[in-house]
Amino acid sequence: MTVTIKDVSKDAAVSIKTVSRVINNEANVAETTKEKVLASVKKLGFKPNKSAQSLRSKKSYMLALLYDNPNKSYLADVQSGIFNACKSTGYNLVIQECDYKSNELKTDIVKFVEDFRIDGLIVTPPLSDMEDFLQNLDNHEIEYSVIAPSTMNPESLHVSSNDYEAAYSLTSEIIKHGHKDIGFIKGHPKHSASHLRFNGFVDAIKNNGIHSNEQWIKQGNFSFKSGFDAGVEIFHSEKIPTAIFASNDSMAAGIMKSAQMKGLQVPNDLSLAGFDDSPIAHQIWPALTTVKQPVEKMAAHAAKILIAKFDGLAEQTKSKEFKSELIVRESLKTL
Amino acid sequence: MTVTIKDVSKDAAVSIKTVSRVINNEANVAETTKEKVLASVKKLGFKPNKSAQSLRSKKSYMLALLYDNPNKSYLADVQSGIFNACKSTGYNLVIQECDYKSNELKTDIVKFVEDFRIDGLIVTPPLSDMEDFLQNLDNHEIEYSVIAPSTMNPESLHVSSNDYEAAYSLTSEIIKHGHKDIGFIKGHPKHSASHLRFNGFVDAIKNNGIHSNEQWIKQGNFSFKSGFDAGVEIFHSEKIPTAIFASNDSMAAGIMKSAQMKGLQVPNDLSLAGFDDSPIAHQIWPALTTVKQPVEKMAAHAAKILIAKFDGLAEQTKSKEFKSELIVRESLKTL
DNA sequence: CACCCCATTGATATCGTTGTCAAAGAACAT
DNA sequence: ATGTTCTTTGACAACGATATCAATGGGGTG
Repeated sequence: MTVTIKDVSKDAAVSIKTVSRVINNEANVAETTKEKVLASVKKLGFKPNKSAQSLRSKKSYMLALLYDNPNKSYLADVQSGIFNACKSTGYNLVIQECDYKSNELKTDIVKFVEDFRIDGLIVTPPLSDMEDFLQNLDNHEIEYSVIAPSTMNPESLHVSSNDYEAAYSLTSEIIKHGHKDIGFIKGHPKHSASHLRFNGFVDAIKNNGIHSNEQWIKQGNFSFKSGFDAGVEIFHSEKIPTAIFASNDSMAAGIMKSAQMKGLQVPNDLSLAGFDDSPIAHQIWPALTTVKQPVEKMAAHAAKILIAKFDGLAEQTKSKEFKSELIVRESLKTL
Repeated sequence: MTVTIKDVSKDAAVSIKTVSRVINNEANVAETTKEKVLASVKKLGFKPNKSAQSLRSKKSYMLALLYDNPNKSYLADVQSGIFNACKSTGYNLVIQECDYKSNELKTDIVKFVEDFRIDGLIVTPPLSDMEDFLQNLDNHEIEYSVIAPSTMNPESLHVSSNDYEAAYSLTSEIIKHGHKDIGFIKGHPKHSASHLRFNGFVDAIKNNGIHSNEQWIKQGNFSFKSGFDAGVEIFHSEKIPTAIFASNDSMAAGIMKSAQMKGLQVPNDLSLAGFDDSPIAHQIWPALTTVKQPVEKMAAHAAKILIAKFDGLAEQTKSKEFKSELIVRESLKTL
C-alpha cells in the first residue's frame, strides 16, 4: 500500500537506519550510498510518515502563529506566506490568537506550546514588541521567529521592513507634490512600526526645511475610528493641512470619511496617504497613495529561518530586512 | 516527564487498553471503570499523544481547508471558525489554495489528500459549486464538508446560509425606503450564492408589484472592478435608478466609486446596498447597508460535523442552515 | 447444576520512524 | 606489523498509542 522506509531499504539494499540518515541529511553517509538511497526514494515515491517521525523524534513538526491584530488582510498575508514555506518542508501551522493585554499571556503561551508540543513560534506585532514576552520564551527555551521586532537582537531570528525609510520617502513624495502643511496620524503606540513611521515622517519634514504643526499631529491606534476621530479634530483647527499622512490605510480611510462629512474633497481640498496597501486602499475613491510591504515574503522568510534552524541548516538561518514599495494613487495631488 | 497512557493505567489500576477505550469513547466499558479512568486522566493531566494515535490508527487528525477566493476577510473568518472547532477536538487544519479553473484540480487534490493523509476536507465557494469536483471526492472516498453548496445533497455534510431570504428582505427594506427604481449587480456566475441572491431580489421586486428595468441589472463577478464597471454602464443610461443592490460589498464599493466620479452623491442621489458586511462596508463613507452572514459560526459547524462523523458521533452530524442579519447603514436613504 | 452468552478486561503485537550502541573496515601513525 | 582513530553501517530497542484476540466472570437458560 503505502511505501515505508523498509521498502526503500530493501530496494536500495541498505539498512533502514541508513535510509533514515539520508532522508534526514545526517553526516557520515558515503556519497554513493546516499545516491543509491535517494534513487530508491524517488523511484518508490517514498514520503516519511510524519506521525512516526514525530513520535520517535519528539518533534511535532508544527509551528504556531501568534497574533493579536484585528487586521484580517495582514493576517491572511502572513498566514499565506508561512503556509507556503511550510508546505515544502513538511511542517504544519497552527494559528493561535492572543490577547496581548492579558496577564496570563506569558504562561498561557508556554502551556500552549507544551500541550501541543509546538516546535516553534512565529510572533507578529504587537506581541513582537513585548520584550518581556520574548524574554520569557527564551527562559523556557522556546524557539521563535519574530516579524517586525522593536529591537533587532542579532541572536534572535527576525524579519523586518524598512518602515523608517518608507515613511521618509513617502513624506518626501508628498513634499515633492508641493505640500508644506502636512498632518500625521500616529499608529498604535505599542507597535514599534508606529514610531519608525513617525520618525521617518519627522526627519523628512526637517530635512526639507519644513516646519511641522503640532496641531496636525494626532495619536491614533491603527483603527478606522481613531483615524476618523483624528480627522474630526484636525478639521476643527482654524487652519487645516493640505495633506495628511496616516500611519496605515484604515486610519486614512477614517480621515477620508471625516473629510467628506466636513465637505472637504479628496484630493482637491486635501491630499491623503496611508500605509500597508490593504484592500481598502484601492476600494475607496479616490484610491490611497500608500506603501506596500512584502508581507507574504516576510512571513515566509520568518518561517524558513525558523525551520532551517531546526534542521540544522545554519547557513540559511539569516534574519533579513525587506524593502517596501511606494504606491502613488489618486489621493495625492500636486498643489 | 510527560504523562502517557501507561501512567494513567497504573494510577487507575486498569490496563492501558481500557484507558484507550475510555478516551476514545468506546462502548462496553463499565461505568465505574470509566469514572475511575477519567479521574486519573484529570488528576494526571493526561493528553493523548497525537503522533502515536495517528501512527497506530492511521488517522492524521488533520483537516484541510480548500479555497479559491480572493476575499481575505471571508477567508480569515472561515479559518478562524474552523480553528476554534479544531482546538477543542485535537484536530489540526491545513490550508490549501486551489485554482478552480485548473484541469488538474481534481487529481491534484486527491494526491494532496493522500500525500498528507488528510482525514477530511472543508470546501468553500466556488469549489463547493463544482458538482464534478465533489463527485470525484466521493469516488475516492474522501470525506468532506461543504460551505454554501449549490445543491443540498441530504447525504453530504454541508452548511448554508439563507441567501435567498436575506436578499429578499434586503430588497424589501430598500422598497420600504420608498425606492421603485432599483438596480442589481449579480455576483460571480459560478457561485450559487449569486443566483440565490438574485432570485431573492427578483421575487421581492415582483411581490411588491415593482417593475424591474433590465438595463439596471448587470453581471458582475464579486470584484471591486466589476462593480465599478457595472456602475459606469448604469450611469450611462438615460434614466438611472434611485438605489442599487450589489451582490457583495466590494462591488457596492466599486459602484460608489463610479457614482462619485460621476458626481452622484450617495445616498442623496443614489442609495446603495451590499452583501457580506466585509470590513470595507463600514470603512467607506457613507457606510454600506448590507447583510451579515455568521461566516465564522458556519465554518465552525462545517468542521464540527465533519469531525463528529469521524468520531462516530452521528447525532451531532447534522447539516444546517444559518440565518443572516440585515444591517442598515447610511448608504440607504428614504426617498 | 451445567451450560452458554455476552459484557468487560487485559496481554501482547504493531504502526513507521529515530536513537543507541556496537561492529566492520579504512586510514593513519608508530 | 600493530595499534589507534575515524568513517560508515546495521541490529535492535523505543516512542505512545490502538488492534487483535483471548481470558474472565456474571447472568440467564434448560
